[in-house]
Amino acid sequence: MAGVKGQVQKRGVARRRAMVDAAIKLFAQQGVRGTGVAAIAERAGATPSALIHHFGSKDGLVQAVLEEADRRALERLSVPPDAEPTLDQAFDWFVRDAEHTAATERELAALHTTLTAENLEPGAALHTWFRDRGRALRAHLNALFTRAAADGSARADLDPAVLATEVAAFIEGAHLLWLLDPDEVDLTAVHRGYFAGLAERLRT
Amino acid sequence: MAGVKGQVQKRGVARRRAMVDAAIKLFAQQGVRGTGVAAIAERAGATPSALIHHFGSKDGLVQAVLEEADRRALERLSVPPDAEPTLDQAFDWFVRDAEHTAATERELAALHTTLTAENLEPGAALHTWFRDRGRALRAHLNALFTRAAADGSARADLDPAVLATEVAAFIEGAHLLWLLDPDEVDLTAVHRGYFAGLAERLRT
DNA sequence: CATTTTCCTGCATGGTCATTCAAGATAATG
DNA sequence: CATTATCTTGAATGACCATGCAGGAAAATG
Repeated sequence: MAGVKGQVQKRGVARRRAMVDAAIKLFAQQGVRGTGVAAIAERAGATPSALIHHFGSKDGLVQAVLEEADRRALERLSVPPDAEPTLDQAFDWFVRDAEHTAATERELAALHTTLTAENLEPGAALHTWFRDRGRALRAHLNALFTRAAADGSARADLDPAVLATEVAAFIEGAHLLWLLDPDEVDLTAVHRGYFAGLAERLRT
Repeated sequence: MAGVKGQVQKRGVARRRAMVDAAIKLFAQQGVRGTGVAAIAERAGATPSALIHHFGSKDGLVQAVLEEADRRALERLSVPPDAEPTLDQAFDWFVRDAEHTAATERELAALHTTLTAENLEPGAALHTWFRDRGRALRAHLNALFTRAAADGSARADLDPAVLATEVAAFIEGAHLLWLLDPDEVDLTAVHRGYFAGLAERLRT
């Protein structure tokens, strides 16, 4: 495995990035199981052995892909993770995020959905990773709704935990439907409609 | 392939059903790509050769699994496919369906979600099947909302197509979240919450 | 320039995969 | 009972899979 001690050569860095890029694309399209290291290496202009050399194993590459995907997702957030936005701000952000995804980041969304579905079962290698990520998102939403109920900007007779799950479910499902049928599913429009309705419902 | 001409023997019928049952369970857990014919055959108490004999190929088995899953899904519907329920009836049915799924049919839900995600890409073998199934559901919902708007039982200023996509997205996403984390996601509760809110929103 | 580290390749290995085939076992038919 | 169709198996095939290894190319270091 490279980079443990000694120097990092720029050629190696470029190759690794090329491999991760190739892996992201192929994993998103065919899943981890459906993608062989040979295909990834070829797309990156290298051999399977070179790939193993850089990442130790296929699992090592998967780990690197996950970290890179996280990095990209955070980068796009452009908002401190400990911010406390209002309901309207948060809803607006979800709609904008959907817009951005629909316009330029189909790949990352497909990676997320494909790998999530590949790891539904508790025994799966990345099950905990995706399960905990879902929990974190719901906890975040739960805090948002709890805050809004406390400061009076939303009605307080709805269970914030159920509400959080509902929102998370909608977002996840909307992305899935859009990935499956982008010609007939307008990711942005459905987000706009849903969050407008939700805002209305919470105001009542 | 069996059954083309001549008689069907009951032993063969039983074996085929055992194989389809085994395949449903394993496909639901690990996807089609992640499941080998050997594993399916073993779980059905047979050999890979016997499986190929009955279904011609792995793809043939997948087709049989899809048809059987359809059969089971329709069977549980217990409602004529051309019925024209009211909004409240339809919403109630969705909640009951979620209840039933959570209680006794996790497997079928997992099969649906796993195979859908495995066939997001247009090139995938079953892409069209799942895409068209999604379209049919949305068309069904669209008709429901259009009817409700026309007869005055729901407000008419919302796009029924967007609404239909929203509902489909929620249902799909809720199932996905529940499959990933059944301990923390209450499929029934989130359905109840969502459809109660939706009914309220449409009444306004 | 010599040495050391990093990078990469060609080749080999053992594993799993779906599928084929020949042949035997079981059941139905006349 | 004999024939015919159905069912099932065991062994073999070729394709792909992830990974290991030995040696060589490229780059950095002294």
